[in-house]
Amino acid sequence: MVAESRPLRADARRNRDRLLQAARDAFAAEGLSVSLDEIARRAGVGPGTLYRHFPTKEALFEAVVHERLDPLLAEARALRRADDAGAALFAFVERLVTDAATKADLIDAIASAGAELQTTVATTTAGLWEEIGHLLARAQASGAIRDDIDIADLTAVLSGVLLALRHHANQGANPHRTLAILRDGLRPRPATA
Amino acid sequence: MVAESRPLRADARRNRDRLLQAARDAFAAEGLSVSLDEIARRAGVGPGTLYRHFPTKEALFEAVVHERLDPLLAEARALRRADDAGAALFAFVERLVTDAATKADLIDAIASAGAELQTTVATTTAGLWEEIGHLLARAQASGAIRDDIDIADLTAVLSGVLLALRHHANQGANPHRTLAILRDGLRPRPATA
Amino acid sequence: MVAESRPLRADARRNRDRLLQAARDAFAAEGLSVSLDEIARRAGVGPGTLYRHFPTKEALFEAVVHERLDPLLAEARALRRADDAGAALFAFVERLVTDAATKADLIDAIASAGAELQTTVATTTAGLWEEIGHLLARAQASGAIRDDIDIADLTAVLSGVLLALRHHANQGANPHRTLAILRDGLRPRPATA
Amino acid sequence: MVAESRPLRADARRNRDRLLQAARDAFAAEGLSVSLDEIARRAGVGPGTLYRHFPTKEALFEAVVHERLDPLLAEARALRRADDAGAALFAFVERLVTDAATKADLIDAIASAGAELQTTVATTTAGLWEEIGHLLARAQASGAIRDDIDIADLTAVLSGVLLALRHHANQGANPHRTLAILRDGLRPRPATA
DNA sequence: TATGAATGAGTCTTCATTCAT
DNA sequence: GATGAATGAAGACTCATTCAT
Repeated sequence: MVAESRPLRADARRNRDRLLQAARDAFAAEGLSVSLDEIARRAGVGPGTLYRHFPTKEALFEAVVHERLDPLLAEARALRRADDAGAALFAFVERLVTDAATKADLIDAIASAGAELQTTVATTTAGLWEEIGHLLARAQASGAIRDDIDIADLTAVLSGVLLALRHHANQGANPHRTLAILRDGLRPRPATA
Repeated sequence: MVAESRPLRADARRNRDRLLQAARDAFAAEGLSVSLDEIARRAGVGPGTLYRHFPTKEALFEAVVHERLDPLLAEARALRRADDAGAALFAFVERLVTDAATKADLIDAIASAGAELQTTVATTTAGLWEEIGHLLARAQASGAIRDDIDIADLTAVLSGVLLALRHHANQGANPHRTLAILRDGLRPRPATA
Repeated sequence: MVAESRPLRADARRNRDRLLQAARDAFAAEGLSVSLDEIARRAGVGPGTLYRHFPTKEALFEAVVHERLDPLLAEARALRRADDAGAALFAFVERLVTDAATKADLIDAIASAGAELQTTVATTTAGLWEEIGHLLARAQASGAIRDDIDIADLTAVLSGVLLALRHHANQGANPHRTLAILRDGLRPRPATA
Repeated sequence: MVAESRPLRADARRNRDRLLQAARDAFAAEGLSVSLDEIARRAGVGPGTLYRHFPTKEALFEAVVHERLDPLLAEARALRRADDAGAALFAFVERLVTDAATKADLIDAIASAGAELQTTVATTTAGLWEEIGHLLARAQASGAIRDDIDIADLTAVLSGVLLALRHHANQGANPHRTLAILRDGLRPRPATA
């Protein structure tokens, strides 16, 4: 999926990158409904070339998703061994939120993505949630995070917040304040509450 | 918008309801991309009938949105005069969350709704956010809600949580626990934290 | 076709007239492409009523054509017995031209009318041309009109001029001057020319 | 308009020509109401191919009109410098009439063209009428054409005659005789008349 | 291998005609 | 008789995918 059988000729590599870039922008801007012709046009190649690199629309979308998710996945894995489990979880959450605010792109396509193309994309995101699950478990074990929630709950709020930031960023929501709500909500509840 | 100029013939009323029902289900399941022909088919009528009741895809979508939002809007308005402002806000949030979990439908279409249709739908949702803004302001004034967030932030988390519940409900997320995160995150921070 | 089996109830008669009027206006303004629903709406009746009076779109169009052509046909017949055959022809031509300029309506629909509905309408207009043929023959016999043309030629120029006036009336063409060209062109050629 | 930016691939050129041909025939036979699918079918291509070459029905119609009008326009321009102004006008009129009789096609669509498409087509024909206006002015100045008519009048009769010939050609009208009527009608009236 | 033309199923919408009230 | 709702076959246009050059 990631490793190509051959190193690809230089021009082929360049076309592939251009296509990926164009697709990323286009999906981010218009959603899954952009036409492949449009993406090819933006990338400056013919539709046939697009097809050669990505045999279906879904394949292209998946490649874009991977490009976004793989680094995040690596980062989450690295944090598995962090000393302060609570800090690790918050760091990763912060990373996600920052990403969503900055790269502002198809995070939503990932999180929502109509019942259309799912299947493979779902598999991909599942891996991410799994990593987050690890971080959560460790953070809970260390007492940094409330005990009465599980991975499904965290996943829910988290993906929700990401989606929300994507949609509301330009409407005045401040990622850091939004994050603060999430952070405080995740803390263990004071005994007296 | 609710009151029709004339009471509609019995059969027309029935078809309109069927169409609305079919559209609600279809939009919820496949997103805005379902074809009108498909919706008509599911409703057991011809495409022409759909057209007679809703002359545009957007008109149909809007009708569905209204059906969902209007009751919520009314409820929010009623809460404006509640004695306990903090409780009022939480009550409404709970209402929204419950709705999203139960009726499990196009809440997401509302919150996300690709850059595609919008306009009128946007206007409709704007009204809802405005009401929530009122509730938030009063709750903050009463000291029940932290002061360092504004309506944009609340809107962001809230719509995020709704979206999330919609997508993750069948994956084990528990609305009440998710809600708990949000509730605790919104509380004023303890002086010592 | 003209005689109705029964005298029609008063309201039915009124609806029929309204429909005819609305159809005339609509055809004149938009051509054959106006929808029957639109015509019914303009006439202030339901489409079902339109259908009761005119079982097909073609039937409606035909009725409109008749209403226009029948009086002209009668006039042409009356002129058959005129003393001055040349004057009779010119008078009728003038009548046609004036009509086209004044009533400015579906003359063109009649004359052009894409290959669509024809058949019956053609039969109707044929009668008119036949009458004109009589007038031409008599006028030629009397020496008032050049001999080297036949009814087909006259029909051609005449219908052409009608169409033209319809289209160019509001663009500055003066019916009387246009008519003058036709009139002079029809005269016998001076021996010396 | 005639020169393409690039020479078009052989197969594309062939399809484009076939489409134009099919469209010309279809418009001539059925008028603007032929369906694009039908035209594509007749040309032996899919509707998508038609769309690639002519993105709108209007675009296709326009292309057809141009193909017919451009040569005529060129001819008219060439005649501007003719020595005998009267002869030049008659020559052009003859050319038009011959065209209408021989190529027997969408001249009428041009001249009549329901209130439907227009805009661009109108602009195109306007150019033709303008040229004819020049020829008329010069012919009148030279005394070959009666003074009491203007371009609007000529345009009217002329387009009318063209339309008429198109419709009546197969009904026995002889273009040359029809032309004779027009020619004699345009001559200056003898002083004694 | 890249290109861009061709394909054809599918989308939304329209409307003549039929039929329940 | 009138009404207006329902029908369903098109129509114009789009686009993912395939294929000739």
